[in-house]
Amino acid sequence: MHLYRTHNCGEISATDENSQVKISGWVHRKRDHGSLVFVDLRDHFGLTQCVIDTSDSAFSIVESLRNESVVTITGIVKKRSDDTINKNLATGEIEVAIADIIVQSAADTLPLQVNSDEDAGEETRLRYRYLDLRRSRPHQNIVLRGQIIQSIRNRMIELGFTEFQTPILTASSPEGARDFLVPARLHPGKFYALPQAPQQFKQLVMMSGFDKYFQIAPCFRDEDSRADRSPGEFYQLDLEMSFVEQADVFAAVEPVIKGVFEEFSERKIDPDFVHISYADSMLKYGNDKPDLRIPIEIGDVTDVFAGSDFSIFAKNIEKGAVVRAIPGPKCGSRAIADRMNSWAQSEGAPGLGYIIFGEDEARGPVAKALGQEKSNEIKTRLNLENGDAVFFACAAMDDAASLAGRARIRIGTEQKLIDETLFKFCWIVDFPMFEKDEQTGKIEFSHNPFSMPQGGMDALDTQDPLDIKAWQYDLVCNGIELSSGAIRNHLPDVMYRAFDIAGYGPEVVDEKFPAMIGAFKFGAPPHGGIAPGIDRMVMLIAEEPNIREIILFPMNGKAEDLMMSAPSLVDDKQLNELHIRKAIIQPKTPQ
RNA sequence: GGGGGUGUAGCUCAGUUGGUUAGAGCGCUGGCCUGUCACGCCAGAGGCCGCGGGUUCGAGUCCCGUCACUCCCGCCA
Repeated sequence: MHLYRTHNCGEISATDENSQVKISGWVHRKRDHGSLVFVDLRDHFGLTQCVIDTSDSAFSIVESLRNESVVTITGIVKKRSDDTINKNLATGEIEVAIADIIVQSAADTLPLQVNSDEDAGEETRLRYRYLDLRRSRPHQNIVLRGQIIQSIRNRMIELGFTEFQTPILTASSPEGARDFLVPARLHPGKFYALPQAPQQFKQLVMMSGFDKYFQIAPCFRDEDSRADRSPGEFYQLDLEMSFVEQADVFAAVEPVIKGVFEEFSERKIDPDFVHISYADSMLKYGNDKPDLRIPIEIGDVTDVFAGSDFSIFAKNIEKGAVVRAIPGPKCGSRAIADRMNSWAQSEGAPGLGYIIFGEDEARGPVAKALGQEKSNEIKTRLNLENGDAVFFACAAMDDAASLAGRARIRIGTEQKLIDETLFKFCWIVDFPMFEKDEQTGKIEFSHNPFSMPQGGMDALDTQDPLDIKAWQYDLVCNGIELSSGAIRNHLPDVMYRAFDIAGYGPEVVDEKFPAMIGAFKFGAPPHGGIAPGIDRMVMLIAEEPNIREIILFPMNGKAEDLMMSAPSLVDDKQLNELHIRKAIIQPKTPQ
């Protein structure tokens, strides 16, 4: 007989009746009846009830076991009597009568309860992640993640993509996120960087003559975390294709994403991946990652307020402000309007104007100043009905759009307008190629310096840089940015010119991007791609609100691994080898 | 870097207008119990109320500071 097991804890059934089995696992729970003890033994596969009474010599061992101890049990499979069958358990028709038990590893008193559905605090869960992961939901989430990645891999290979591995130690690149740096022992004073994404590598794969690239790629960015953004590292389904236009990339990616969501989620999936221009999205939804489950569209009503008797807005408009109107379906009550107003103030806005549409008139201070006629014009333009309200954000364009967007989400959430059983995808297209830094006034790449400008060289030469759009797109699902991609530039002249507009001379391009610019000069295929975030996909499918729930060993919000105690101090010897000396500025705690 | 929330037993949490000895469930220790499956019953141990300062006759509770965790803004081409 095998040293540890003949069966796992999820597979013994009534057909095994009277046979001798050996199973190993963790003591999930004990029910001690004095002269009779039940032990639920758990492993990765399931739960099996084992039973022993005082007539057996192993009884005292079983009685003294603490939860989560690891044991090996040998015994005979017994069919349970009809009145003791547990229908909630796959193995509920049988139990194992314990003949022998070996304690493989005894457990101390636990810092968190594995057999409970109740979450412990984050800090405890992360420090003892190996215990947390024994619990059903975290365990299932990680299994799901593995299955999703396998499905993605199969689908990509099916579509003719080849999987590549790109370097983890590479060169730091300007722009973008903060790099993680790795000192180069053999080159004093020089550093490798961990890749923020395999962006240049995947383009170079295309220039190396491979046609379709993909990778489940680790990406490293030294930026602060969020609920949907893990600190430090995350994974992308990175892909790139040669000789394609935007529509070809969409056509390749849509079925993969749709297929994976359909395969692993019970939720409905809207099959229509609508295309929304960046400009439209900013106007109608107030951001570039709209949650289309919220049935509210923002409108511009600057012209209605311009020169009106509502002087606060009218004066701001003269100074260049715009007014965005956010419909509030069935929000026509003073209480809701006041609540929205104080919410806006808590968000740092001066307030949120509103009009309430009653049975026969438009009410509220704004309506009073604006007059019934103009109020009704807004009502008509935004398709509002009696009992609805409309809220106003008046500010400089970007600020007004942002506040209106947040108000739209607030209304959608508060009024329970979001269908939680639905996934709604959309493509955001036509991103601007450049944008102006508000502080410095400098023109910068708005997304990715390697994107192809719409109109190519001609656009760069003839258009206002801020008017130029790029073949740049995002895939958004339920208000979460899943993916970013672009048709890339493959022409050296366009690269030099684009960087020139952003204030970088040709020498900068040659020095910082020698591989790219070099490859462009030796025959580069037109190409494009995209990189959906694996973690966010799993998060959506697992219906978890926090990205840590679907990461095996996540770091906390301050980018610390509490389980491994990373980051940590290192020996001076290590530092010396790396030609590194610490120069800590104002240490918070003396070390 | 900035703002909000939280911090009480090993874990999850309650704790009134400031008032005597800070509670519950789970877990832990001991006892009873032969058909439970979140077993039940009895008893017990376990607390720098995050930390420091202040107000007060008296602080878990009020004030100031600080630390930790968390959410958000900034940041994330």
